[in-house]
Amino acid sequence: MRDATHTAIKPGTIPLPGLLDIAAEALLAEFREELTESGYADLRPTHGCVFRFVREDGMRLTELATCAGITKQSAGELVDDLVDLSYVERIADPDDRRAKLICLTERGQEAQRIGFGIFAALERRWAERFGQERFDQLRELLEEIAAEKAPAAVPELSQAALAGTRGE
Amino acid sequence: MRDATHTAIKPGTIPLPGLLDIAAEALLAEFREELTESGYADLRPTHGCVFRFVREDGMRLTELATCAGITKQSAGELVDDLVDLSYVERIADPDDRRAKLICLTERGQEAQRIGFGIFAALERRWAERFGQERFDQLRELLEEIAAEKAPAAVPELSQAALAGTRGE
DNA sequence: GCTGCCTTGTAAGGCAACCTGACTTGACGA
DNA sequence: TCGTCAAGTCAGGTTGCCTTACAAGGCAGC
Repeated sequence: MRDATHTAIKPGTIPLPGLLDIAAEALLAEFREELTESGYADLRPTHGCVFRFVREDGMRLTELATCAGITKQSAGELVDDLVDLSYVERIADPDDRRAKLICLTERGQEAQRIGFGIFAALERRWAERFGQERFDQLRELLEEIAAEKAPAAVPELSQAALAGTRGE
Repeated sequence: MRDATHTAIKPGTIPLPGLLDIAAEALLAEFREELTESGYADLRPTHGCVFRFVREDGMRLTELATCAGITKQSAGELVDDLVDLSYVERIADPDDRRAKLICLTERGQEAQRIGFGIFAALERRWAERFGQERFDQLRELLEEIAAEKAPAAVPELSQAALAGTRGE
């Protein structure tokens, strides 16, 4: 009935990227909902790029773009948004008059803290629901994959690569 | 040093949706590359919606859109594309003159077979690299999540829900 | 201390992949 | 046979990116 010449995937099996997307979308939907409830309805998912990577002492646009894996222009647009919403501000870089340091405002720091908190709580809930051990293994495997496939997105790795000498 | 009022996530921890995205993108990039090498460079990732869900005996646009979780209009555009590229055709539905059945052409069937084959091979490679058992657990957990969070995208579930009576 | 090149960031415009709203056409029950 | 509802199409908008082109400031070599 079915011509399985080279097929090794069961019909009805969802390709892995699809499964990953479903999980990511479900998580993100719950995250957004809670973020909105916490009073940050004006933040969109893409703004996460900034909150995820910006350091406490500020970060240049170029570095931010590299970490996030997007162009400087795209990163600049996100920052423009967040400046308008008063989550971040551009401060002149004392070391280089071309550059500006992107820093979180008070409001931005609070949003960041709350956002990370929501993610943490969300993961705990999912871990309870689907099994703590399985969930930990999931995260571990995904982190391994990320380290191999997108090192720039992993703070520890990218900082080590960029700064080199920062002896912890 | 760090104000951990409510923070429970280690600083430096990538939020789970980000990790899932990285894995999905990496997989998809490898998939596209191999698909291109196989001579299907004109297929874009979104076209996958159609190949993934369309049944051998054809499927209406509305149902396709529901499975894929997109609007009829978007689905229609994808189908238009694939018709232009001769991967699918619209056949008048004998049961309803408003409707058309979306069917794969010969070329479309071959592309589907090859595409699924590439996914299967890809997963085998990743499983070898990251550990077969861990990988199986990953897939199992993700399937469980998908069944709960996006039942329409799971062929078995969505067909059961829609057709109800289709014995087997 | 000027010249040429390299970086930092911005401006402008384009594109893919979605969406909403407003239809047309045909099905179908009262 | 009429009103309502479902199938699909048309037009236009939004989001989140991208590329190309550029101005302004750093910086090495002469």
